[in-house]
Order: sequence, then structure tokens, then C-alpha cells
Amino acid sequence: MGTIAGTSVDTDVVVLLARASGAALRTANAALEPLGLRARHYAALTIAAESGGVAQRQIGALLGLDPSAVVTLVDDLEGRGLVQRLPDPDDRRARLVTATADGIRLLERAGDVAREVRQAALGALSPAERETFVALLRRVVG
Amino acid sequence: MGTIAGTSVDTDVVVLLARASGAALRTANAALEPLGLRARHYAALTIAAESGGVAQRQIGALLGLDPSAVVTLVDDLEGRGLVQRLPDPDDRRARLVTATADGIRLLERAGDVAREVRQAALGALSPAERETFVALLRRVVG
DNA sequence: TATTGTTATACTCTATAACTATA
DNA sequence: TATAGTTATAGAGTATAACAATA
Repeated sequence: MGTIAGTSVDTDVVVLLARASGAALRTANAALEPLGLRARHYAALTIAAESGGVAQRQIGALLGLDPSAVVTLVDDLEGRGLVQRLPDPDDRRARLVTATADGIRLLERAGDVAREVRQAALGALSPAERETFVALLRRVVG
Repeated sequence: MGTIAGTSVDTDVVVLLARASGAALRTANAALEPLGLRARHYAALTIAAESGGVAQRQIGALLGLDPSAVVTLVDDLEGRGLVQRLPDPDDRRARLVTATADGIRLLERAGDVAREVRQAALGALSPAERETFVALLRRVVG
């Protein structure tokens, strides 16, 4: 489990992940605040824009969010006019979340911010190490 | 930012970290539940046991927790008789959190559980990849 | 003046159950 | 029967400000 040596601890993977995630989220939320977005909204808006229309269920699956949390998330974005819920012609239960022109414009403005956030999150690593880290992290998430 | 290809997304690092952390925490909390512990309590108890007495401030620094959250955490552990708050002879503001005999006994019982959790969290990676990943993750956290 | 621990408080996040309308 | 979305709600986590005791 780890032993204390001086002031440093051979910390648990779970703790390390929680710390890295918390720090990255705080950085992202602070950086996106001037645009009125949180990391979660930015991610969902990106998915909506790039997909050209996704079911909420899929947003939840991609972002690891509960369906009920996706409702709140899309409500926020729709309330700001950044996305629309359109009927899915293939499945009348589902509603396709699509980015509006305003949403796409905001995403473009947020591009630089997002780049800075990614850099800050992995600032301690070299470019090659970042690639390695993200590749492994993606496999960890599955 | 990433482009959609089929059903997979070149997801943001922030999202990946949040997903990995969430999944690891859920696994850890579920596995430790029979022992009446959450991941956070387990981590703090480990630090207390291995250090032989830590200031709450340091627990917060190691675990990335707000000082006020550490109060609640140590209250829980103390209420269950797993740690004690002893006066620090070198600084009368601080209180040294030390594991009790019960706390150490519980930690020993939790050892196997912790091993399983770490394995589950990084189950998709080979042993060598796990080492690489944890080393990089530790540098990301700083 | 700054720091440790503490309390109170507000806010966000997460998770579940129950419901509807479809499939 | 199962699934997509929704609502309500409860519980956990996070963050801030203010305070007493001590440095």
C-alpha cells in the first residue's frame, strides 16, 4: 500500500487519480468561467457540435454521466441557446441534441482556452510523455 | 479538441481523468464498504498509521482535501475509535492524528481489498504499463 | 501577521427511484 | 419487457468565510 519516507507518501492510485481529476477540473472550470461554461458543458457542447446530433444517452456514456445529470446539463445549454433538442426520426423516444449557430460560435472562442487547460493539466510532462499518458489513460477508462 | 469517428470520441484529458477517477472511487468505495470505510477514510488511516502521527494540515495536503474536509474525515475516524487526536508538543495549535490499535487492525484486514482495488483500477494495463502510468500520474499531480 | 483547527453554510455532484412515452 | 428521457430527492463532496488559539 505504500510507506512514508520523509514527507512524501507512496500514495494510492485512487488518491492520485482523484487529485489529478480535481485539479484538472478546477483549472478547466476557472478558465472557462469567463465564457459562462463549465468543463462539463464544454465537453457536451463539443460532442453535440462534432456529431451533428446525439442522443442524450450517448452524451452520458461518453462523459460518464448519469442520464438524469445529462438532462440538467442539456437544459442549461438549451436555456442559453447553445443547443437544441430535435426529434429523432428513427426513434421517437430519443431527442437529438444539436449545437446551434451560437453554440458553434462559442466553441470556436473556447478553443484557445481548452488548449491552455490541456497544457496546464499535463504541464509537468514532455510532449512524448503526454501522448503516452493519454493513451494509457484512455485504456484505463476503457 | 477532437473529432468524432463512429461512436468513439477523442475525448478531452479533463474528461478522461474525471471518468477514471470516478470509476476508481466507486470501485474502491464499494470494495471497502463491508469494512465500513470509504476510500478517503482508508487513505487517511493509512497515512496516520504509517507516519505515527500527522498534523491534519498534512493529511489535507497529501490527499488534496480542504482543511475543513479533513476535520469531518478525522471526526469520522475518531468516532469509530480508529484514530486519536493527540497534542503536538512542538506546536500547540496542531493535533497529531495517530492510528489506534483498532485502526491498525482494520488496516491489516483492508490490505487485500486495497490490492484488488488497485488491480481493478488499472486492470486494462500490463504490469509494465501500470508502472509507467503511475509514475507519469504522480508527476502530473506534482 | 500568519497559521492550525474548527464551525457554519452554500453549492455542486452523484445516485436512485418512479414515472411517461415509446420500442 | 426494455429503453430514452424526465422529475424529485437524498446523499456525498467541495469551497468559502469567519473565528479562537497559537506561532
